[in-house]
Amino acid sequence: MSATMSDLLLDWYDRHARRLPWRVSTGERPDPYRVWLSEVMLQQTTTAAVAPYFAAFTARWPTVEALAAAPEEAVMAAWAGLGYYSRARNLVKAARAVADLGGFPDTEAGLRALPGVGDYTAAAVAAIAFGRRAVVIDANVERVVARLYAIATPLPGARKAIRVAADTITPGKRAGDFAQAMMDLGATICTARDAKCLLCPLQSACAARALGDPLRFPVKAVKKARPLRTGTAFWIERDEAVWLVTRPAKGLLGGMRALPDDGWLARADGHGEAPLAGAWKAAGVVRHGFTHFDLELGVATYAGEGVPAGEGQWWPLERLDEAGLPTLFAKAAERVLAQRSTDGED
DNA sequence: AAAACGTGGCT
DNA sequence: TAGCCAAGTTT
Repeated sequence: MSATMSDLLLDWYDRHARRLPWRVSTGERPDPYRVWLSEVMLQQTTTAAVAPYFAAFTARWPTVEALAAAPEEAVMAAWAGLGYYSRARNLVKAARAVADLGGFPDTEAGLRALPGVGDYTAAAVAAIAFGRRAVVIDANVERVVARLYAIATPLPGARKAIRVAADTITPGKRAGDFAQAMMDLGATICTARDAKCLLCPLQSACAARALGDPLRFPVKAVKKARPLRTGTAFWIERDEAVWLVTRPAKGLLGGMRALPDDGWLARADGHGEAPLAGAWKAAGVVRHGFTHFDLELGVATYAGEGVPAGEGQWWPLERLDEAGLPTLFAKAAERVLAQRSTDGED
C-alpha cells in the first residue's frame, strides 16, 4: 500500500517541524487561547514579527478571561507596531464574547462567528486546538497546492480549485499537524521565491515539478501601482509633554494614538493647514509605506503658546514609548527628538 | 467583489 | 533599491 500525500507530509513534519513559541510538543493538547491569539497575530504577519508580541501578550494576559477584562486602550497600545489595528479591536471583542460563552467554541462554525476570525483562522483553530478536520488555507497552502496540481488559473480566481484540491488531501486524523505541516512546507521548502524540490517530501507527487518550472505557480494577477501621498504631522510640545490625539475607531490606524495631522488620506494629500495659528518649523520628512499607498509625511514643530482645539491629551515625553504610537508616528516622533539632540550637541 | 487595511525583512 | 511577500478579515 503506497503512502498517501498526508502520510508523506506528516512523516516529514515529525522530523522537520519548526519550533515556534505558540506550539506545544507532540501529543500535548494546545491551549485554545494561545492558538487563537497566535493565529490572529499571524494574519499577514511574519513569525519573527509576532514572536515578541505573543510573549508580551501571554505574559500580561495569560488567559482569555484576563484579556477580556483588559481596557481596550491597553490592548491597542500593546498591539502598536504590529499593524492591521482592527485586529486588536476585534481581539478584545472576541475575548469578551468567549468569556461570556464560558470558553472557546470548539467547532469551525462557532469560531467563525467571533470578530476577526475568518475562514482561515476558524479552520486553523478548529484543527490545531481541537483536532477537528478542517481545510486550512493560507498563502502557504495556496502556493503549495497550486504547485502540487499545477493550477494555472491566476489568483484570486484559482481559490475554488485550490480549496477543492486541499480538501482532497486533508486527512481526518492529525488535522492540526497536517495544517501546520503544509504551512511549514510552504515557509521553508516550497517558498515564494524558491522551490527546494530535492528536499520536498511531496516531490514525486508534484505536477509543477514534473513540468520543470515550480516557480511558475501560483499565477497571480498583476497589482496596481501604489500612489504617493504627502501630508503633515504636527508636534506641539509643552512642559515636557506632547499633544496626542486618538484616531477615529475605523479606517487607517483606527483607534490608535497619533500626532495631529493635516487630514492626509490614502486617496488624498493633506491640506497643509496646522491645528494652531502661529510659528511652525519644518522638522523633517518621514517616508512610510502602507499596503495601498506610500506616504511622505512632513513633521512640523510649533513654537508658540496656543492650545489645540478638540480632543487630545498632553503625553509626557519620558513615557512616549508607552503611548502605543503606530510605527508611522513613532518614526515622526523619533525624527523630532533626534533632530533636537543633534541641535543640542552643536 | 474589489478595496481597505501596517509593517518589516529580503532580494 | 523598489517591489514582493507574510499563518487574512471586513465591508
